[in-house]
This record gives sequence, C-alpha cells and structure tokens, in this order.
Amino acid sequence: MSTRGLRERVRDELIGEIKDAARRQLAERGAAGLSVRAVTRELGMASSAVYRYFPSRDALLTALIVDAYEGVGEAARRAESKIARERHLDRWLTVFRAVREWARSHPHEYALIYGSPVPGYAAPDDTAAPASDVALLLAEIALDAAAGNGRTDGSLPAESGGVSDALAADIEALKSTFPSVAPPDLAEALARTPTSAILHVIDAWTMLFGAVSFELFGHYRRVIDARGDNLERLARKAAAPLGLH
Amino acid sequence: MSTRGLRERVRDELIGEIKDAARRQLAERGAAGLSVRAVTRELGMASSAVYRYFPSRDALLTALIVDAYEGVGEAARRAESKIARERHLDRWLTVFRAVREWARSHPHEYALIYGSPVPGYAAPDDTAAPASDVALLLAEIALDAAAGNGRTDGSLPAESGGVSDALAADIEALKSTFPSVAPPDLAEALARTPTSAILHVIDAWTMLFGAVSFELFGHYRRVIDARGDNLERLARKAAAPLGLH
DNA sequence: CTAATTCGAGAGCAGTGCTCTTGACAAATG
DNA sequence: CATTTGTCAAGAGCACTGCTCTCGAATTAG
Repeated sequence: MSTRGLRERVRDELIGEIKDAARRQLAERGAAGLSVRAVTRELGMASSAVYRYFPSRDALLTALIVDAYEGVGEAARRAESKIARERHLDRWLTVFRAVREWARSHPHEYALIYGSPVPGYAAPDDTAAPASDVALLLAEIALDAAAGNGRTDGSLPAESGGVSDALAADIEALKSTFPSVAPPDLAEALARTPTSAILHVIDAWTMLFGAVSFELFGHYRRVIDARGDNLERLARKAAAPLGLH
Repeated sequence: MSTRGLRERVRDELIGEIKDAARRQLAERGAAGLSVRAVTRELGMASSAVYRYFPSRDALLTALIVDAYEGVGEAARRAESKIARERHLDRWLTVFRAVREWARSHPHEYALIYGSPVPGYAAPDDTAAPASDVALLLAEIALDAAAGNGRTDGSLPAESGGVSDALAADIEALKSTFPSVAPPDLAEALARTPTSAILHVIDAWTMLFGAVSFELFGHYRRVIDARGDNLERLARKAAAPLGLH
C-alpha cells in the first residue's frame, strides 16, 4: 500500500520537475522554443524518458496551459481578496490590475493561453473551470455591488433592446452551465441576473484581455505608453453599465 | 536597362511565388508548421535557394505579417466604402463585421498578426502604417459622424475626468504622429479632436480585436454561439460614447 | 569578349520530435 | 525465499527542421 503510494508519489514528483523545467524554458525562449530535449538535458535524463509521462510535446504544453489558467485566476483572486468587500469598484479595478501584472511577469505563459492557440491543443474539459475564473470573479463583484446598492433581490439592472434572440438564448443556455463552474450560491444568483448584465460582464472580460493582449503583443507601441492608466480607465468604462462607480 | 529591369522583375515574381506558397502552407498548418523546405518542395527548388530572397524563416514570416496587415485593412476599407457616406453607424458596423469575416476566412494569418508575436519579429517601420489602418478607419467614421451631426467644427464631444495626465500626454504625442500614417486632412482633423474622443476610438479598436481574438482563439466556446450578433452589439456599445447611433 | 555578379543545387551540420529496443530495477506472486 | 510481472531510463535511430557553405552555371556589366 504505502510502497505503491510511494511509487506514485515519485512519479508525481518527477512530473512536477519536468513541468518546472519546461516552464523555465518557456519563460526564456517562448512556446516555439520549448524543446523536450533541452528539458531533459536540464534534468540530466534521456529525452525518451519524458514520453513515459507526457505522450507528446504538445501534451506537455497543454499541461502548462492548464497551470497558466490557474495562475492568472489565482493571482486575480488573491489580489482581490485583500480589498474590503464593500469597496466594489476597488475590487473590480484590482482584478484588472492583477491580471495585467500577472501577464507582464509571465509574458510567455500569458501568450500560451491568450495568444495563438497551440495547434495540437484541444481544450480539455478540466480547462473550462479555470479558464472562466476571472470572468466569474468579475461577475461576483458586479453582483455584490448590485446587492450593496440596495437592490434587495441582489440583481443587476435589466436593459431592453440591442440583444438579438439568438444571443439572448445563448446567455440563457450559459446560465445553466454555471453550476458546474461556479459555487452554488453564485451560480444561483447569476441565473437570476438579467441577460443584459451578464453581457456587460462578458464585455468587461473581453475588454480586459483584449487590452492586456494588445499591450503584451505590441499593438499599443507608439500609441499609448501609460498602459496601466489606460487599463484602469477602460476598467471604469466597463464597470459603468453595471452600476459600479 | 530593360534586361536589368527584367532580371528584377523575375526576382520579384519569384519572391511572390515563395510568399504565395508560404501563405498556402500557413493556411494549412499554421505558423509553427511553416517550413521553408516544404515551401521549396512545392515550388520544385532547393531549400537553400530561398535564402537568396529571405535571410531567414522569420523574415519570410515577417513578410507575410506585413501582407496580412494590409489584408485586414483592405478588407475593412473595401467593405466600408460600399456604404453610403451619411450612414455613419452602418459604416462603423461594417468595419467590425468585415474584420471578423476576414479573420474567420484567414484564421492563421489573423493569428499571425494578432496572436502571440513571432519570436524573431521586431515590427519594422513599414508595418506601422498598415497596422493602424483599421483604427484610423474607425476614427474617420467617428469624425464624419460628428461633422454630420451639425458640429460645424467637425469635432467630437469632449469629456472631462478619468484621464490621467500621463495618458493625456500620450494622446497629445500620438496626435503628432498622425501625419505620417494618415492623409493630411484626416491627420489635421484628428489633431483637433479631443483626447477623450480619441481614447474612445482606441477603446473601440481594442474591443473589436479583443472580441474577434476571443472568438477565433476559442475563448467564447461554451459561452457565446451567436458571435456575429455579439460583435454587432459590442460595436454599437463602442460607438455610443462617440455619438454614433 | 571578358570579368564580375547573381543564382540554384547539393552536401553537410546541428538541432528537433518521436519510436523502438535493450537491459536494469522494483513490486507482486508462488 | 525465488520467480514472474510491470515499470522505467537509456541509447540508437528515423525523418524532419533551419541554415551555411561550396561549386558550377547562367547572366549581366564594362
């Protein structure tokens, strides 16, 4: 029993070491420059040994993708948790800032998840939850703010018009997927949230990563230098339609 | 004279054939799978011959990047030019739609310019103009709309607050770069445009490519299916602060 | 017509992902 | 305790990559 557990533990440890070395390589040379041979050289093992643990180079990259999603999500959540709960706008802005900071300090890992998709990478189901983490965090803050603003039902303001039937149906369908990626109370509250408010959160999520990607991928070069200031301004703009000021 | 011109013409033609073959490869296997040997196989020449025309594989990719920038820009401009000039919102929405359509029909070329940057690629100066083409088109439409709305000075409404000094200074600096990327009359009109309006255009530009990237890179999977409808809604949202309805 | 330049082809180098075989070691079974 | 079974790392090897160099052939310039 314990012997078998030990064997598995050694295996898990080695998998961890491989991933760590691969992450170092990734940070230095980028995804295209990640070589399993270089990884094994760093670890002092034969290149073929890696294939006992990862079926292919792409599989190793996929493992790093999952970790990276958890990395951004945790960074955002950790920063946001330090802000007083009733300071809703501060919490919202903190999420934007934390994502940007994580991206700037892990540029290649960020590019791995929000840049061009890896060819052989078909998003596994266990990626769904961590990938939507930041969006859910934004939704949670928006809900808290609505509740704090005296709306006893805790719901966000509804708007009419501008939303096609197909899009409205999509959001209805989305609501039914929340229980599998969010805690029950949040999922339930979101199910009661108007479609327009959920769309505003999706917009904010899109704007956040759109702006961070533009910054990291060089599209703001010779356009905007004060990119932190710009993101904060954008965050406020995205928050306004949700009643967050 | 004519002989030398002929020689150069042959050279330019071959460069074109290499790029075409490379583009085909790019469309099939993506940027990571682009191989100069495969390109030369398709053209029936030796792999080493390519290096007479492109110093490296990355240089070949860079050439494709420049072409791709021109491709989106032209697609947007061509679609927008077919809309009656006074239908400002239609022109605006058409730009959004055209960029999305181009991206969906050239996914790998889109990923090349708006996805993770190519490692050995340092944006050359001749990329600056085509890269900002879509943003300038959006700005032009916003200006036309403001002029059509009876503002005789053709300027967009100014807003106060929310813009840091550093960011405002960036936009002032940006205004001085317009003459080198935009036609004189547009550059002049933009120089007279309030900072807040220019920021709204930059936001729209960010939102457009943020949403298209999210769609193409799979982040809207299991979130939104009616992505065309969603982009149109986002386009209207981005247009509103510019007085475009 | 000759000299200089340009060009394509081929060989070759160092590197890659990945497969297969071989032999050592540990775990479970008799 | 001895034997079988399964796991593992290592090494050789294949097909491929980007890229360099050399060597003739073709073309241009003087």
